[in-house]
Amino acid sequence: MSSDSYDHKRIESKWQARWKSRRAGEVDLRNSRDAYYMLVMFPYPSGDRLHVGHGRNYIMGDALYRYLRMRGRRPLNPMGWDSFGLPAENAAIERQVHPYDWTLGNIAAMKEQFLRWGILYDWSRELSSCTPEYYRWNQWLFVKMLEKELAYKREAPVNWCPSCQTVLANEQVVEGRCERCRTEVVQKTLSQWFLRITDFAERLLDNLDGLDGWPERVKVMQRNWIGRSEGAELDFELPDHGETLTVFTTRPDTVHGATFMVLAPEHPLVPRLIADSPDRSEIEGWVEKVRNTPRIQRETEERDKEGRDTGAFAVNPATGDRIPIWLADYVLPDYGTGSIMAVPAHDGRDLEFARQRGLAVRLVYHPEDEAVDAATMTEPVLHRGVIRNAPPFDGQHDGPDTVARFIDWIEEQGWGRRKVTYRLRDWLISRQRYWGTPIPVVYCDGCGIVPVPESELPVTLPYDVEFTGRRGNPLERHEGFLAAVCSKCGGAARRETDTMDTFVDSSWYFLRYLSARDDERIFDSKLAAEWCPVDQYIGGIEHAILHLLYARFVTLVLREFGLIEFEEPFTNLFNQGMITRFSEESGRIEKMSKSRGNTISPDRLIDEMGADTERVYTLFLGPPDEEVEWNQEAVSGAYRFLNRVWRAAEKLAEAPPTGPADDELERLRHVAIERVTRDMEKFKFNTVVAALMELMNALGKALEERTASRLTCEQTFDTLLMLLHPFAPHLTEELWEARGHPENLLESQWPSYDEAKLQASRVTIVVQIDGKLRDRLDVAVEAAESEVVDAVMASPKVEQHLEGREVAKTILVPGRLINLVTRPSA
RNA sequence: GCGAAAGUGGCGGAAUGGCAGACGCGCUAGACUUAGGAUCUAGUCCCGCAAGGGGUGGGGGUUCGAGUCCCCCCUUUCGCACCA
Repeated sequence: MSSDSYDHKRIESKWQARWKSRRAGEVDLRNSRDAYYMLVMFPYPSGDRLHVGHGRNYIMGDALYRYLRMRGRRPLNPMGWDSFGLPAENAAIERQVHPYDWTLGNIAAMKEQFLRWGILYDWSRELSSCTPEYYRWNQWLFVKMLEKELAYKREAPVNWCPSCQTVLANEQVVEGRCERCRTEVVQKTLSQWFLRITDFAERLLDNLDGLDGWPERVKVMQRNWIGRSEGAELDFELPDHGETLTVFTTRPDTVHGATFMVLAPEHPLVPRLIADSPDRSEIEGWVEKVRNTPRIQRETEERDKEGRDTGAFAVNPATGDRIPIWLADYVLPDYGTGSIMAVPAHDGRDLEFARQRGLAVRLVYHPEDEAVDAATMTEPVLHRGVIRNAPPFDGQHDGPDTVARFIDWIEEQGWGRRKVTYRLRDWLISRQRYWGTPIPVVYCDGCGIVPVPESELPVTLPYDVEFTGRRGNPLERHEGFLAAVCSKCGGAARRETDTMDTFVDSSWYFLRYLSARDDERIFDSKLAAEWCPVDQYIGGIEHAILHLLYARFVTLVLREFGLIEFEEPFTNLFNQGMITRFSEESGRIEKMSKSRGNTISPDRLIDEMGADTERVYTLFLGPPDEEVEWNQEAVSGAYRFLNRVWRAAEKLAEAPPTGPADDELERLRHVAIERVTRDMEKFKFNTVVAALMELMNALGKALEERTASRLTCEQTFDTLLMLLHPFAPHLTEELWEARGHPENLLESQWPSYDEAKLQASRVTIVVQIDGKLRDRLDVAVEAAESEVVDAVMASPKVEQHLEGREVAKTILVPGRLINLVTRPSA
């Protein structure tokens, strides 16, 4: 860049060194007056080179932080590292680097990056989830939950690579094959640990209504995920087996149309039902195949419904008919009861299956306007119709009311009961991997599963393990780790080798920041009461469901434990949009990422134009909550703006203007304060930058033309520096200091504006005739209505357009416009 | 299929129901320069010489007045998706 540009390198390193040495972001939590807890989602130190797209939420967070400080708050803005995770273990396997060392190196690099961006955090409470000081409290939490039966162990399927002999995460399964060795992945059943989030389904759902500070779309996604369905459980007798088959349905009012039953192949009753079937071995083979199909494949692929006839029968309680029992893979084992009554006439999936197998179709609802024949229909009747063939309800119409009365009636008949079902499933936290929090239990031959007592926590992860990428979890081959003592009987025991899902780490970290160095307890309840819930959380939309739901769940659990009193962890949530860029590889606009080769390195950008330029441009390039495209050429606009600010300072010092007091510049100063303050509160950073550019343009003009007074220009410039500080902290601090102010900008008071000064003394009134713009008039702001009307009537343009017409009505919006509504002259 | 959000210049995008296109990029012309990828000035929605007319995905409506509110349609993006 040109030597005419300001020396951003010198300025930025100077201020970064000062902030570091003065630990500028630290907060004394004991003084909680005006407590404001803001939180930017802690990052996973992945080892990828950071690019400008990563900076967006941290830069936004820092702008907000600096703004809040200048508004007189003492915001807490901590940062830490979500440092357990799969990439570390992959790096260990591929590059023979220990995950711990690899992670530590990445953290150091990222921390350096935050410094270079000029971002202030309270590093005195930095935490890293892969340290025993942190994960010991994951273990503590787990043991507590085990005590309260909120944690339990059961069989559950996992993705299994037969060649690597290891469990795969969903993201390691690519097109049904192992990401590393391309072997076809199968489903395998292992005994695994779960947390009972389903106990809280209703609270998690109901509380969403009170989260006014959350984006609607996140709440919608969580509602869908929890998936509440109201309906009934119905009992179907199996007379030949002396059993009762219970199904869940949201449409119990269609029970008369249930012409067959379908069970998930995994349903526990299946072996008994097929025991006498001539096709028994074939069916067993098929069930086994379905069982081994990875769940992702079964759920995501568009495929024909596969099924088998068990040869067994159930009795429809409403009709008394014997109806066949089928197995099909479109019925899922872990939703509802894992079995359904099939009503092909009123359900698309059931109809499709019935048509393929030639099963009976029986209509309950008949559309009034069109004749539908059960024997030939190809589309289910889903809309409202008249009920027939359902005796006490004959002639009625469908609707929530009818369904509710139908359920009452069903209960009277003793066929079933009202029931609410959730789609949400318990949280599977077991991971058959090394790099995570060890689950603190031991297996004792005599005592069974025994939790590790609190006094023996943490169960630390051994450092000396071998990474081969084959044959499962390295912890299983570490004798020193495996050998344990049962705390109940004192006998030899074997330690659990599963580690926890990393979402456990992030589900409560916001509480740990408050007590980051406390080795007596998970966190201090008193501090939590004063600082929580988090006032403002900033993070990407990718966490809309899992992380944010788990954090809400754990908050409810901690409340049950009596450690906190609030139910919801995050009062306000802001989702920043991603930064995208055109990718040469795909020819499309995509999220920035290393693999797509469309990244921009912040290092080079900072070298060339400075961190302040990157910050200003990042916040200027579009609405903060929307996805925006990085335009490398447009960055120079931000750079030019900052250079203009620099030159304005030079001009002000070297050749101050000597004009008269300039009311208009003073007015624009107040307008800028008002606009910037209002938009900061709404996170509209892009329009804040625009407002600052406008103020700079006005000031630049005054300085150039030497029209304003020195005092007005200096006041305007100081205001500009204050308003710009959250965006360009280095440059503004430097110029503020050069202007001779003793306090740093960061410690200064945000400027206030005078309502009375926002109004110009003369305003342009827009003159409309019948809603169309015809003229503009310059009038004094305090002009009376009659004066304005007189002035309008005197306008030649108005006269011209009023020819042959007369004014029927006049609408005057003071200070803005006048609209003359006309009609033909009499 | 269900649910949600959004469609504005060459581009990113502004606009408490009140001058559409702020601000920035790009572009055009000029000034200063040995030079310009620096800086400054002016211009830049479309048609038209002008007066004027048209214009915020399409169609309707409410209103003195609609990018903004309501209804229908189209398109795009996102989320969920065999959830009984």
